[in-house]
Amino acid sequence: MSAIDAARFQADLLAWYDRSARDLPWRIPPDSGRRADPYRVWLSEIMLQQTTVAAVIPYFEGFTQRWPTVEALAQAPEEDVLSAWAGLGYYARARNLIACARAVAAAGGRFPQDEAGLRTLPGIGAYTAAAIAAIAFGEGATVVDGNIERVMARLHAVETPMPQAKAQLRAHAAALTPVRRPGDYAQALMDLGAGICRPRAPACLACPVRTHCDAAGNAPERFPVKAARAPRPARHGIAYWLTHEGDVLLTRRPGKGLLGGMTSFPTSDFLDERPSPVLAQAPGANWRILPVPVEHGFTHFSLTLAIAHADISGRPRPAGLWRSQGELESAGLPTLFKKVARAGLAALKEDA
DNA sequence: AAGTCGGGGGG
DNA sequence: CCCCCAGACTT
Repeated sequence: MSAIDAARFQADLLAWYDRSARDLPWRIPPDSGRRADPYRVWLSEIMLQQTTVAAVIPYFEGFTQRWPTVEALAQAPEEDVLSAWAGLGYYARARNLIACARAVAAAGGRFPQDEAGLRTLPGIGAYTAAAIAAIAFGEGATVVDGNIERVMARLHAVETPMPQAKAQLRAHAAALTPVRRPGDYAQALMDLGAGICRPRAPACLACPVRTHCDAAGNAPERFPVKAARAPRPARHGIAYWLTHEGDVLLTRRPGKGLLGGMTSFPTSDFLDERPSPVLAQAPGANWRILPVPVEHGFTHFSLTLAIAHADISGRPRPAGLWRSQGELESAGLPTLFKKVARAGLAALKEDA
């Protein structure tokens, strides 16, 4: 393992960043002398966790327009925030976002300015604490995300497979972290990982730090080395489409676990076996399975969801979250149930 | 250390 | 299809 001249590395990377920084809604232009708003930095970092920049931008714009300050967000009803988050995924982030906003607002509306203080807040882990400390408060924190792990693995041609290599990659990152401009430096590494040191087909010829890199031009895409991934199992379930006088029954899912707290069609559990059509929902109704099942991929399993339809117009209306068909699109449904809504509407329109 | 937790874009 | 993405939290 060859040592890197940290000062030269930082200078090369920051000079490139000064020329080529991405223009992003939550970002202050490099070395502009202005300080980023901690609220906007925090919000962007939570949204960006395991998510692409392109997916986040419209959500970030929507949130900051509707809730311009952490106090405003802290006062918002939880259902409103979850609905605004719908489609972005990893809904525990949204639940923690609310908890964090309320904790910060209760403490006077100011975020802790150091890593350790930030780390105590809900939804802020090692990465996010370091990123906020560096970007919003200028602390020389070592920021390590997936991009930076990849860059470090290539700079040092680390042969240790992930995830065992994580500690080693963090140590490399720490050795290179500057005291000056730590926020720009961290964002420069992320821009480098997103645009140059990409997972596939890295652009070594365009890389501002290729002279420091053990892997440049030498099969860099081999790093970081990863263990084989387990196959994704298939699961199955039923979504219940119950109609009454033209309205459709929705529900709110339990606050924890998969799609926790989100608005949903009533469903069966999601099981390994295709469920026998036990239609416990509204017993006695004339249930039938609509022809087109919904397919949806989660991180660790793929789901096939059959849609069961029944109409109970003229009978008593069960308690629940009833919505007209026209309201389904704006009901704050996560993507899985937006797929159900579209498939159900199409199938029922076919019938009519 | 391993499992849970969304969704979309690109090869 | 598989991969990855500005990861955190639970067990």
